[in-house]
Amino acid sequence: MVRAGLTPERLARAGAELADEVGFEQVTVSALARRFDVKVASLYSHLRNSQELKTRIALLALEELADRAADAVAGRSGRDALTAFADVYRDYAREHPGRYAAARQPLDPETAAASAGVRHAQMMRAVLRGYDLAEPDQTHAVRLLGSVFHGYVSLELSGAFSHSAPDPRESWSRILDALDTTLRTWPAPAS
Amino acid sequence: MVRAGLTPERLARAGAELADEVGFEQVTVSALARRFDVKVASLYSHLRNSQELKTRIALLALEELADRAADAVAGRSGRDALTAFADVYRDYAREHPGRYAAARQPLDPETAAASAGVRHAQMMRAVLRGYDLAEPDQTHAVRLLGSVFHGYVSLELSGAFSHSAPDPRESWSRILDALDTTLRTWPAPAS
DNA sequence: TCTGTTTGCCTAAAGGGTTTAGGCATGCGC
DNA sequence: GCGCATGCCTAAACCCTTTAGGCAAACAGA
Repeated sequence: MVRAGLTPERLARAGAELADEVGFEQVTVSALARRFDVKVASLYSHLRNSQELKTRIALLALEELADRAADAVAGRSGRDALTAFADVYRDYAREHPGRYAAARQPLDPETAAASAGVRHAQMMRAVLRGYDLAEPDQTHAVRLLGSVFHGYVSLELSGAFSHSAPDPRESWSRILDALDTTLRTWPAPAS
Repeated sequence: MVRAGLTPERLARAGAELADEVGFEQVTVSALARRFDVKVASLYSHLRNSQELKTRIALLALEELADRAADAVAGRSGRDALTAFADVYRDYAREHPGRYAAARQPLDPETAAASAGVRHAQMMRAVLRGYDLAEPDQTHAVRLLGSVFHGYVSLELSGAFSHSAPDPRESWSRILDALDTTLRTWPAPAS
């Protein structure tokens, strides 16, 4: 009866790998126990419940994503920063679909406040510094960017663009052009 | 032992109501059986499996959404059509979060091709007719609109904008302004 | 090195969801 | 009124979650 050396951190890492392999929805405490060749109940010494597992995977993914994003925007500004930042999201989602899905998991407010989610918001505002937007327009722009990035990536991942021309990479690039233009010439309210 | 009068259609409708009440993820064949005061196994005469239930709810939601959208864009064009169309999505998602989540359910290609999803795509292109975009820019624009609508609505629904000023309605309106401007002056490729 | 304690993984069991097989009665067609 | 199809049933297998309680391994102190 050799001990398996389980810890919440190792479980979260293994859960993240599992998510990328079989999809975040399919990540279960049972599947994780099988992966460690251990009985299911054993995991409950390290995790309060299956929700905690999912939350830990989400936090891990948010960290990774924030680290990549920080790296990408360092030393860039304007359109350069915008596309580098955007590409981090798209590339991460394509490399790690399970982790990306985990990162979209709704978190309770305290958890969210202590997560790397705040770094994401800060970085998005840092990117927008290159565009000279005053509040509340900056917040509107943050929400626009979040919507486009998340929306595009999740539609692409779910296959919505799979079987139609043109290449999704092309659309992504042209959409970033459009966003850049919009941010440089942010319009006043219409009516 | 009075017969309950189950049909796939009634099950889908009841499933849609259940989804709005408890969330699409929580819609289960068991819960539906309880709602009809019937044993679980009975539902399997009408549904191949629980996936079919989810798919039927998704199809129902796509129909409803397409009907509303068709109604909204009839007789409108340009920014008017754009905002009417966009508001249909946002309002539907807020009124029927479970159904909206169902509508985002990935469908297999044949099912998708036979669904109201095609009407959605057609209507989106109809809205874009007011903006004079040639292919492939029109497709890029379709993808942009889809991304923004879906992204914004799903972020708002998951509470991402809940506890921060300004009012999400205000951002929504300003984002639609920005989209309208972008579509009217769609930029050429940057580099 | 031995001892006591903590810790980690175990067995057992209950509860809920999915799905299939097979049975019986209801209600319709004749 | 009779036969048959259909609709809902019971039963059972399988998987996932979660809790309770047990035993042994690893560790700390003497």
